[in-house]
This record gives sequence, C-alpha cells and structure tokens, in this order.
Amino acid sequence: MDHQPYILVVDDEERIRRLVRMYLERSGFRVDEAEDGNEALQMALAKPYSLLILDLMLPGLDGRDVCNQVRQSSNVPIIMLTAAGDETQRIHGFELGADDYVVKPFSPRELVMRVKALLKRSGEPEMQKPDLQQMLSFRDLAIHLDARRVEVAGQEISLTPKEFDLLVYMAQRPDKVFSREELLRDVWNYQFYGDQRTVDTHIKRLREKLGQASERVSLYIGTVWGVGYKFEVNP
Amino acid sequence: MDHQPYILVVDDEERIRRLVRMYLERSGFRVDEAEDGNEALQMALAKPYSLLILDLMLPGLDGRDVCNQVRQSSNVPIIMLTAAGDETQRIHGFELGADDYVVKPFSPRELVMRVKALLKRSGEPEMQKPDLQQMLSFRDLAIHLDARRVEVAGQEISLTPKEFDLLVYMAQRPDKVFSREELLRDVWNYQFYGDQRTVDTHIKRLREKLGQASERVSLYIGTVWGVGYKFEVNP
DNA sequence: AAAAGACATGAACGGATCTTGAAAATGCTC
DNA sequence: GAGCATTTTCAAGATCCGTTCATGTCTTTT
Repeated sequence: MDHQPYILVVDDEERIRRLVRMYLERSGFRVDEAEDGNEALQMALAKPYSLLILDLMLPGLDGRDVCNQVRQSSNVPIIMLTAAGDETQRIHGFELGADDYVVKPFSPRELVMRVKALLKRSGEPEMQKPDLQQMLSFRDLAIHLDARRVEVAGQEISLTPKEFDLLVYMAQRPDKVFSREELLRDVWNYQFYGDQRTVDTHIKRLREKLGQASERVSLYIGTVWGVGYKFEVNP
Repeated sequence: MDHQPYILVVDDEERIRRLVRMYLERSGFRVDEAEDGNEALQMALAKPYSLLILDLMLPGLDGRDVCNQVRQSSNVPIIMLTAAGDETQRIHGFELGADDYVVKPFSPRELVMRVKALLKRSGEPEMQKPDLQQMLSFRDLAIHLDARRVEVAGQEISLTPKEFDLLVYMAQRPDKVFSREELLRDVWNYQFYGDQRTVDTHIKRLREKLGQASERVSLYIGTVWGVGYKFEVNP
C-alpha cells in the first residue's frame, strides 16, 4: 500500500475537499488537502505528489499562480477545477498549464476517472498494470468500459452518456440497493437539485434498451419498493 | 473509551435533544447539547467535536448561520436537521453547507446510521474498523443488509420496506424485548401517532413470511406478553 | 370458570410509490 | 442559429403497501 499514488487536493471549500478525498480514497489513493494557494504551494514543493487537483479560484495565490510556480520545478500532472460560469476559463482550460480540467459542479465519478487516466498517461507505475476492470460481464450482458460500449446477447445497444454511467455505476456493485438520492449524488453530480423522478426515467430507458435485445424486460434492473433500484444478475 | 467521538447536538426542542442523545450514547458516542445558535457556536469553537448535529430552525442564529460560522475555522462534519415543510424536496440539503441532512420527523435509527457513515467518510479513526456487519445470519435465516434481501433456508423471501426494517432492527439485538412504543419510535419515526396495533400486523406478516419457507410459524419472533416482541434464535 | 385484558388474524380502504408516455428544456453539432 | 440528441419535468394510471378495524383466540386475574 505504500506505492499508492499520493494526491494533493486544493480547494477553499471544505465540502469539496472532503467529497473529493472520499472518492479518491475509495479508489485507493492517498490524499492530502490544502485550502489556499500558499499552503498548496508549500506542500506541493515539499512532497513528491503524483498528482495535484487545483481549484482555479483560491484566496491569495489562485490556481493559475500555483500551477505556474509548481511548473518551474516539477512536471507533476495537474487537474484544474474551474467554475461553470466562466466560459473563458473553460475554453482555455489547458492553457493554464494544467493537464486536464474539470468544470464545477462535477460528478465525483468523473473526476476519479480523469485522475486515473491522467496518472496512467503520465507513467505512474502503480497505474501501469493493465486494468483488469475494463469490462464487466454478466450472463449475456457485456459492458466495455473504455469503449463505453454495451452488448446484450452479442448485439450492441446504444446508450446515452447518462444511461451508460448509471448502468456502470450500478453494475459495479451488483445486488446493492441504491437510493435515488445516492444515484443523483454519484452519477449526476454533487449538487443536483432536480426531481428524483429523473432517475426513474433513465431506469426506464435502460430497461427498454437492455431488454430489447434479450426479449425480456427488466432483466437486470430491479425495483426495490420504497427504497430505490438495484442491478441484479439473478432475478 | 477516551477515544469515542464527541458529538454536539443543537436543537431548541428539549425532547429532540434528549432523544438524540439517548440514541447516540447507546451507540457509544459522547454527547453535548446546545439549545440555541449562539450557545452552539460558542461550544463548537471551544471543543474539538467529531461531528455536529444542527437543527436548521433555531432561535437567534439559525442552523445555516452556525454552519457558516463554524466552517470559517473548522472542517467538522455537520448533519443538518430540516423540517419536512422547508421545500426540502428541492433543497438537496447540501446547499446549506452541511455534509448530510435528515428530514424531521426522522427515525432515530436513520440518524445514527448517518452519523456513523459520515464519521467513517470523514476519517474518524475510531470508525475506520471495517464494517463486518453487512449480513446477519441465524440458523437458516440470512439477512443481506446492502441488498435488502432475506433468505430462509436458502430460499429468498420478499419483504416490504417496513417489514425489512423491522426485522433488521430486532435481529440486531436478539433476545432483547422491544415494546411497541419503542418499535414505533425507532423503526417508524419519533412522532408516529397511529395505532400501536400496527406493529402487531407487521409482526404477523413477518412471521408468515419467515415461517412459510421453513414450515414453522413464529420461529424467530416471540411475543412477550404484556410487553412486546423479541427476535430470538433459540425458541 | 368467567371476565377482562392482550394478542392474532383477515379483509379492506386510502395513500404512497412506481411506471409510462409525452412534452418541455437543455445541450451539442454543424 | 437551426436541427438533432439528450436530459429533465410532469401528470395520469397502475401497483403496492401501511394502517385501521372488526372479530376471533389466548392469557391472566378474580
């Protein structure tokens, strides 16, 4: 466990830091936090982090400053968090010197995916082992994670992005019951204020598409009345 | 015992404070109480609590204010209590800066569950021990908590939400006798004004379902005349 | 043994929750 | 911007569950 990548998360909002930490640790990373630019810079120079996650807007030294300063002496991969409103930042996300950027509000799942991708790209040894989890398969359902392709009974079905994310999220823990709240937080993003019935609609479409090829509806996604939904292989 | 997490409970209703304290202490936590926002703020800043439980509606400084002020200098996890009316459907509760929220009236069971989950997420050392309790099993009865699935003699039986909650609650302390009042408060919520006989009906159905697979009725749930019910493994 | 109290049972109403389809809103591509 | 794909909202209809109540059964008390 001593070889797990160390990641520094920099954001002035405690809530965000903790959310990100939670998801990173759940994926096996070790995490440090900093809440302003000066602290971040100090820490980034003191320890050989495998990756930095930097909020763009920070009190004092902002994310861009930290990025530039760190870049003077290190080429550690950097992911920048940018606010949704600022179109300019979004378009020029890469020009800030970051290796990737994620727009707030983000879904925690997506951030973790990008962290992994970036670490792999940058040659992090721990990430070089081929990902055994590039495919999930159950009975006649196959989910290719990299290609974002799903096959039922050997026949490809086309899912929208959200449908795919939802399916993968649930399929990674078969049989566990997920509440709508849980799904909205993890698959959508950490501050989705919408209608919980939105989940129902996506579940409906997933069932249609999963069923259309195997001629049996609701084969994989079960309803747990009063609680939520679950992915199940043995109905 | 000096390492048990310390929790500050803030609510203007004494009844609620006492209820929450009782359940937290029963789960091994230490508890302090505050009855208004100013007192809460003072205490929260003076002592390094592991977690805060904040009512949203408070005289003077309300829960949101306290939350914001505390956040200036501390990253203690916060659970917000919100009333059912407060357009809570929409407000995901997290908007308030809290890490989780519970809608009143709540069942004490649920609150304690969320407290534990949040402490674990936020890295409380005492909570880090892996949770072995994802399944309860007795003789030929198996209860899978995540999947909310129950098997009797290897055969799955389907329970309604309330039936499942009731069973799990009782099965977590075999042989303890629960009064109807106790069950209504914990499995339902703390202000259920209905008929106590409601419990009887649920017990009846549970017995049916537990028995139908093992051919012997009342195998697991016993009646304690004049007092209530208990879950028992050795009848 | 009878009466009173407590529990068990079954049926039924009302309400909560889910499904579904379609329309509105949003986002994306050209 | 126009047009298409995707996501979200909404409401009607279907389904399932929780609660109540009436009646029957059992336990305790006198």
